[in-house]
Amino acid sequence: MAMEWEQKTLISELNQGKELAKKLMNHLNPSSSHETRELLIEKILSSYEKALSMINWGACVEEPKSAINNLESPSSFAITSPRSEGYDQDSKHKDVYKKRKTLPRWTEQVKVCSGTGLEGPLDDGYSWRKYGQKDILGANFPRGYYRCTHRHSQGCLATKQVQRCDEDPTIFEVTYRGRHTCSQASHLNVASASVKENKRKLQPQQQSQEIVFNYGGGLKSEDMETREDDIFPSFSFPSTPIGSDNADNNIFSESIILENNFMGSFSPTFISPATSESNLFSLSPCHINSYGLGHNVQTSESDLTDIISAPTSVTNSPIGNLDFSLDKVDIDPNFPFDNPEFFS
DNA sequence: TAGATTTGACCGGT
DNA sequence: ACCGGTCAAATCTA
Repeated sequence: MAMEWEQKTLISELNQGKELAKKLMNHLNPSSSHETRELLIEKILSSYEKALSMINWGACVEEPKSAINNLESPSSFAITSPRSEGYDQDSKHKDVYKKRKTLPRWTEQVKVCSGTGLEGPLDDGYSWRKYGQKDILGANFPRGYYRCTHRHSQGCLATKQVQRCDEDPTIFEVTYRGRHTCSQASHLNVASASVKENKRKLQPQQQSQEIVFNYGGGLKSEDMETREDDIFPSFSFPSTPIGSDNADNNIFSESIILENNFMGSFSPTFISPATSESNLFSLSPCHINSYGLGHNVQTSESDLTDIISAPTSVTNSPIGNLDFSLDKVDIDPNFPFDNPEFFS
């Protein structure tokens, strides 16, 4: 069975990460070279990235099931704001829109540093199709509505709303709803294609983008109850950095990787206990290292316990933040990786 | 010409 | 009635 194979691979990756971490520990003495340590860190990250991406794909596949489960459980059927999202004319539509109601929602703020001529949020690596725009009461700028390009071909229900901030027009607040269930095999291609696309539209030197990610902060209280279904957006780790073959695009491409890391690679398993006051953090792609991870992660305190400090866990990597001993943690081959509850 | 965007109409919740 | 979200016909674009 494919699932079993994935579990084995996953466990193998995690164990490999563990072994590499042990090695790294042995190299923490001054006599070891910095290069060796960096290499080990790189390998560890790679291992965890692979494992996480596997988990994410699994979670992605699980989504429809868990959404249905939510429907079956009245108590957990406290929805995100119940809006009209379709017609009740036939049951097929009903199901679709009921499901959509249970979709997770999170907000991200994207800051365009010096983007003159930037007329919208930059690509997050997925292909979106705009289906509407609305003037919102009290907002100076209209809100754009996007859905996954593969909605009809693959039934992907992921949508996003893009709202330019009143106070700072260089900041776009992007509210994502639903994870991608489509297999954007062209995900990377799309990303690089969109980079090219933007490059055509924009002046390359102006492609600077700061991402302020707000996972959960944008969730309204009623959304919190759907968090149990709030796994992660689908994501596949690129084996090589996007656009690495194109020096011109490095900054921009890395910002995409960065964002993807946010969107897809964190797991509550590795959530840093660090909490944040604003539950916001910002990164500038200008400070992304060769792993596509930010260095200048800013986190602050918060008393919201279930706010996820995603980038902390990713960017600081589990290595620095592991609050448990690797030696004590053994991965149980019987661990129910296929149980969505674990990831809630 | 196919796919994306625009935009006014429409729908359901409040 | 108002508002946010979505639909879908018209239009644009590569």
